[in-house]
Amino acid sequence: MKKLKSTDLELLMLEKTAALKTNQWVYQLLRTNLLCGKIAPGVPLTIRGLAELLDVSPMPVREALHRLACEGAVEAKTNRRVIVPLMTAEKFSELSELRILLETHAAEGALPYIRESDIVNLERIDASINDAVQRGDIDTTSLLNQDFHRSLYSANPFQIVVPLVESLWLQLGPFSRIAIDKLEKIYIVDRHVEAIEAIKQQNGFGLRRAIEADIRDGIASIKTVEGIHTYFKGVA
Amino acid sequence: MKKLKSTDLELLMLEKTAALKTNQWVYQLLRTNLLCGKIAPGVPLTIRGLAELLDVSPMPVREALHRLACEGAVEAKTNRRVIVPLMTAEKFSELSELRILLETHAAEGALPYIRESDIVNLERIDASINDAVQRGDIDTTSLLNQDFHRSLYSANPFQIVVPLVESLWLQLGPFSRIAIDKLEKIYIVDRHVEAIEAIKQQNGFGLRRAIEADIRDGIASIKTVEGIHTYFKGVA
DNA sequence: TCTAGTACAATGTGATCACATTAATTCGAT
DNA sequence: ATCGAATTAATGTGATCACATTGTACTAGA
Repeated sequence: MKKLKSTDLELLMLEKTAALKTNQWVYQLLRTNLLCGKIAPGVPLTIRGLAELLDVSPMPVREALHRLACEGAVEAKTNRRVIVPLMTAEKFSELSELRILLETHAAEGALPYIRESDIVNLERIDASINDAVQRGDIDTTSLLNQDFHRSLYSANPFQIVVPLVESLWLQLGPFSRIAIDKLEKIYIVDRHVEAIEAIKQQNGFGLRRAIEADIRDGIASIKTVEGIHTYFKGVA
Repeated sequence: MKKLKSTDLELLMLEKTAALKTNQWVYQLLRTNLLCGKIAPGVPLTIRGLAELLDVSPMPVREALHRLACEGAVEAKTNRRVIVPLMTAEKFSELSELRILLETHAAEGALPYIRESDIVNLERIDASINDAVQRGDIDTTSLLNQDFHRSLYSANPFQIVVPLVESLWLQLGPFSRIAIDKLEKIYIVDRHVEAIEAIKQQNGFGLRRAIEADIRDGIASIKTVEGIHTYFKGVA
């Protein structure tokens, strides 16, 4: 079996605009690829390897990897290897519970601050999501879905929770994506529409319910994926 | 008024053992000082300034500051300044709510995994805390108090929440310390003893109650501190 | 004395190098 | 052929330098 190296990765590239600094570009690129599951667990991520792959100096890569490790997206082993951590059933369960705990809190906390323009924005994002779902564009669907949640919670100007939630998303990594991939084929209910309705009625409890249902739908759909257990640790 | 620079800071030093790598040493040192409130909000933290102060090269400092920024302990402004963020009443309130939300969850999740040796350890830490309180050693009290909570939550081997909680502690920064300073003079109830009792009885609800009370005692005591509002933003 | 413009100093980022540590490979003994 | 030791390659860390950007101080003009 061929040994995997960082330089063998097939990443989806982001264009490096002039406004974006190199370190931000590398970080965003790696982050997006982790969220989309382009980097398999266990593949060693090396500074020099990624630097060569992205054609930048090792310095921005070093910085990005450290930040991603800090956010729990990658794991720095005691030896000199940095890998995408393997998933376990217990970890997945705990991450899901924390998502519900934090995101329902965040949604309710944002509710008093949501203005008409925010609602329009959320509806626009949801329309884009449906668009991407129609096209079967899973990557875009996944990223837009996070945009929806982030936009909602960020309406609260005193919000603290978004960085914590983003860390959970990163740790869940490709699994949200799997969920979304299967979701359209199973569920008809659009929880985002439910959430927007609750917002319009200033119904905090309803909003919590909608967000929780949205997350739980994802969890449930994952369990319906055939051979999902192969994604977890210990099953090669 | 004299302008403040990084090199004017008076930090409490940690000894740099041989086992500890330089970057870890710098990070731990800065982290401890932030938690103990040795670095006032608004003081500009510069890479070169801290490097000179600690007599290391700028590289480990750069790394440590990036990590602390990632954890929300310091804030990288759009211009080139890195500062300890100012506290606001709303931010303090939200941080406290999140502490309760996450830590009660973490405590209950850890309960099934707590063994006899863990209980002994917790009692040992609590004894040390009482010791430090007697001595009036606020720094040690503050750090040991976090040890108590961290040890409790870490009993769960599938625990995800500790890094998130540590981020909250860092953002609360010196305020937990203020709370502890005043706490002994106001409250007699030792919530840690209550928590340990609940653990011994495998009483999940009681444990949640004890943890929540512990946190709320701290919050309440802060509000009794005379002139506490001067610590918040907008009041010089 | 106050303001604006310019020159100077300081800062973060990125690049490159040296070094100690660790992983990977090779070679030899059984 | 297999296992183990020694050699070689690769990696992360720390240090130093160059550069563009930004903050600060000084000076000149009113």
